[in-house]
Amino acid sequence: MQGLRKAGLKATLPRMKILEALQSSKQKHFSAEDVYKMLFKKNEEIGLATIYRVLTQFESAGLVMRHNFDGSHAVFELNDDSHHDHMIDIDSGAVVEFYSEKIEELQKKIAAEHGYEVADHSLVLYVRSKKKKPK
Amino acid sequence: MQGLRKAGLKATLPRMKILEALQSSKQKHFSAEDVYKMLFKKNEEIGLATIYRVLTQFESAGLVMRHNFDGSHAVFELNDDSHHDHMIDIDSGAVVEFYSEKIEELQKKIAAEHGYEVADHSLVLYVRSKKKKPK
DNA sequence: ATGAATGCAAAAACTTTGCATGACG
DNA sequence: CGTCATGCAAAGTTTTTGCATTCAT
Repeated sequence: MQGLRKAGLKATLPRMKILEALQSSKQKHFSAEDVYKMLFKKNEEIGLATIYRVLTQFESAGLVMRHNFDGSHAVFELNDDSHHDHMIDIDSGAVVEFYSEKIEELQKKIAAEHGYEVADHSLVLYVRSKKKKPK
Repeated sequence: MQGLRKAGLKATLPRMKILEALQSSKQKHFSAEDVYKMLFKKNEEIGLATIYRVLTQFESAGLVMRHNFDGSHAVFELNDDSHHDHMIDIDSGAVVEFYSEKIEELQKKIAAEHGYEVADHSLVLYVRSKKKKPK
């Protein structure tokens, strides 16, 4: 509601519902369809096209971040202004967030060595639990 | 040709043409359509569906690696068995490869701290040249 | 000869867009 | 009230798939 105005977006019902859905869910990463279904269950039927449009606007406004973990579909996450990378459990699909100052530094250093500066980066670890599954 | 047999793939004309195209190009990263057009120019018209099928088989066989730099389409690169990550110049689209032992180590360490082991990872730096563009 | 590979066109999955209607400021 | 947002359906992209035909061994 206020976040929307601050972001320069008119406070419409769909936008408020979507933002609230993102904020109130225990989940942190959502595909457009996740959001759609989530709202659908609450009997807030918002067209999928609107979800896409709104999420894209939220992204431009810096309210959410878009990730492409697997290339087949985008996932969105609220932008809490604390940068972090992701670790995805390839068996369960669970997503763990992490942050490493050292890796960030190394990235800058390596880019600099090539005459570049880092504008953005994407780091995803595909991991497997170390605990052996009981046979 | 021999690489194909070793990979357990029948040496068909389309597969040979595609492999050769990948090997003989100065370019290192190709979308399926890049490969299609490349062959088309050489008057080797291979159906796009076949390109996709073959590249996927090559990936399974370990001959190529698939990347999803931007989420909108996949790119393939010959697998030279030397792991590296990528840096993409957001202005020119140029792709630079790099490798950092330290970053690799840190990734393993961080995963381990969460009870995981790294099965794979994807690191892409989106960079911008440090040289100021003359106004 | 025979099982696999190809080509084509159709389908699928995800996302964007055009346009008429409705809502916000 | 004028403008911008929404919904719906249609179109766009990229990738996959079914099926008849052709190819490799």
